Amino acid sequence: MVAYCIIEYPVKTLDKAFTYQIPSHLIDRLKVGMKVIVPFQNRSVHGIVLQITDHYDGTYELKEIEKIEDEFLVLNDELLRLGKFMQDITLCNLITAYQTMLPSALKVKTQARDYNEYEEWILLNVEEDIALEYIKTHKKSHKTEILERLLQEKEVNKKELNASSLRELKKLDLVKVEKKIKNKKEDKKITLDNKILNDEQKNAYEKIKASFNETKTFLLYGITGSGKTLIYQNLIKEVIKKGKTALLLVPEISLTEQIINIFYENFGNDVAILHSGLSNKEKYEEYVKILKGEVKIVIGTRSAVFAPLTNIGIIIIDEEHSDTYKQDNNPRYHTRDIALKRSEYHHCPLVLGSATPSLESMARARKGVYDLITLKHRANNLPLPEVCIVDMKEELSKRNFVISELLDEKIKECLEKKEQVILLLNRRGFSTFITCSNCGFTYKCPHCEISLTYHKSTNTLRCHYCGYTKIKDDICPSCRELGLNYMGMGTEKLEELIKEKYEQAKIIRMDADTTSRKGAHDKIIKAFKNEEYNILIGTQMISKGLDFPKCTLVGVINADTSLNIPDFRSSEKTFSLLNQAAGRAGRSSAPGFVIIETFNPDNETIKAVKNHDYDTFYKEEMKVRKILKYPPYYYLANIKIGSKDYKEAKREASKVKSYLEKTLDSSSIILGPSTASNFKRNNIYRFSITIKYRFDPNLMKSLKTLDEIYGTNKTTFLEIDINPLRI
DNA sequence: AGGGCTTCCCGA
DNA sequence: CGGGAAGCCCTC
Repeated sequence: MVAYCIIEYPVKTLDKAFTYQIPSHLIDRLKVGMKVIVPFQNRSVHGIVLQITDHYDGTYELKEIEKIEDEFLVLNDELLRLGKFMQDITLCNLITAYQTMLPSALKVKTQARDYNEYEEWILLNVEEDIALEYIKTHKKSHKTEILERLLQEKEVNKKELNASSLRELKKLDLVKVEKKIKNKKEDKKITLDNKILNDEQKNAYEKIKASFNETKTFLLYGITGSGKTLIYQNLIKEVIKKGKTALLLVPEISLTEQIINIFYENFGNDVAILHSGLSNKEKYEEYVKILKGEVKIVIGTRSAVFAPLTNIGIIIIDEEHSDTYKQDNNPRYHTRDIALKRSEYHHCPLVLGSATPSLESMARARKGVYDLITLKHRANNLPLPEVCIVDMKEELSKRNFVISELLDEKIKECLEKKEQVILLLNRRGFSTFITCSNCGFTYKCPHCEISLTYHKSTNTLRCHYCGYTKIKDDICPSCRELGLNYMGMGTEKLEELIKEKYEQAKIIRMDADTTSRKGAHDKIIKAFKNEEYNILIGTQMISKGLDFPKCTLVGVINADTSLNIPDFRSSEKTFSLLNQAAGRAGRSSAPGFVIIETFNPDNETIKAVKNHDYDTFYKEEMKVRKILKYPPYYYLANIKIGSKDYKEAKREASKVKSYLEKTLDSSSIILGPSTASNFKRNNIYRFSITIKYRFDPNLMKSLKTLDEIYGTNKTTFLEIDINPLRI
């Protein structure tokens, strides 16, 4: 018997099956999909068995498989095929696909940090009768009470017990301490009090339920607060009742604690959680639990889409528009594509939920590819917050550069009423674009309609899509003033300013800098929820899924920052960001108020946010996408070519372009090569070529060839991103 | 990937 | 001619 194995090195030249002899003592145990250790040249490497056959007629002198590395981790037939599928659609190495699907990568080189919080539990250290004896022979005290509790409950959290008595009991060796991972179920919040579905929710639920045994994709489009989670919950309950399993995907685990708690509470030990914050060991344990069929529900982030559930009855992707669903390094897969494939395999529905669906999904829904289900009302019947747009051009003349008159007034009002304020300033700022500080003008590429990026060294403005270049003007072409400036105002600066302006207010900031430590997220959110602070300042990370009942005012500072990011999706991102941020205000009894400060008060996207009008936004944005041939009208593929040598990079990029011109269908459009958005990083010059296509039978073949050619090139690298989120 | 093997280049 | 660096090539 021989086994075809793929080995651990993610290199193009090695990304194929190698044949090994199966030693007789392994013949019964070895299965396809298992992790094994095989000799390779003069060392031992990890591998995965792809196929087992009983004859070998090749010419190689076969070596024997050394051993089975793991009896549990077996990729089943579905997952083996899924890996090949991923290889086909992303052009990654097959081994890379399998490595991302398995919990601990094949190489166990890096040990992940342990992010768990631990707590101490007290257990009896002696037989029960000895403890009883002690209670009988001693008069009633804290100590005997502790022992009695332990006899009943077996283990008790240390926090609940008297510390000094405990110390004495420990000295007597009657009890012992055990460290345990802090159980997340403990700090759960109250679940939704209204568990009955309203008419809209019920309608959605029934529609999806009717397709339980079909491969069908639903777009569940429901405004913020329409209660999508409750629908998920009921659907999953039903699926489990039928003896099947469920997969629920969420954008970021840290911000979705509410969902997790709800599911823990309802389904307890049937739930497994998978996300990157787990240690390798934990991930492995959760994975094995799923493999063994010990859990019925898996909740997790992007990579959880590969959870080894069998007999899946429903797959749900919550906040389907979130860009965290696309992996931005190899393999560059989109969770949606993988989920769809799995729903086909399991003949089960796929539910995409969002308040601001991606244009791709909405377009498919409108075309009838997906089933569209709309939720128009908030579950608690609260009105949507009032949104007010402030024209910052006018404010500038009043010398208000950051905080407008209206926002100032409202903040003060809020502070007086002891209500909370969220200020959103989305500035992560690596894209340096030029704005006129006088009139708000920004440069756009005449061909691509995206913001031009400023290159200081050459004093030019460039489009990193098509390569269009122009020299920066001295005066603003719109208002003829000397106002052209690189606009820079980050959350840190804003915090300073707010602290000065509202001395009595307690202020906390949440952005990439203040949350780099694990758990910092949670801490800030909890502190704000507990009303330890009055004002929360943050980047986009404060807009998602958080629920602060006491927050009645949301202010968006310089809404243009995200609008001007040089990306064809900037409008879509802005709409979803602002819409979500607006949804943070007035979530409980008090009505919410939202102020958006902008230099472009007439911008259609911003107006649509004001009116809570996704449909108009969708219509307008689709027009733009159609004219400029962007998704969903065209698909995109992006190629990055890089080298330490500028000339070589440039030369190779042109070569790639002419190869594409020769091989691609004439209907495809090839843009570039242009300098990539991060043109020079780590001393590597990067060029970018973008392909817009609708249907091109040659595309994948051409890209694959390019990938193979450059796979062996040591000085020039080439990366392919199919359906990129950003280019 | 990475180790062995060939080739290349320079000093003696 | 020798030794060390650089490139090449192969891996079941």
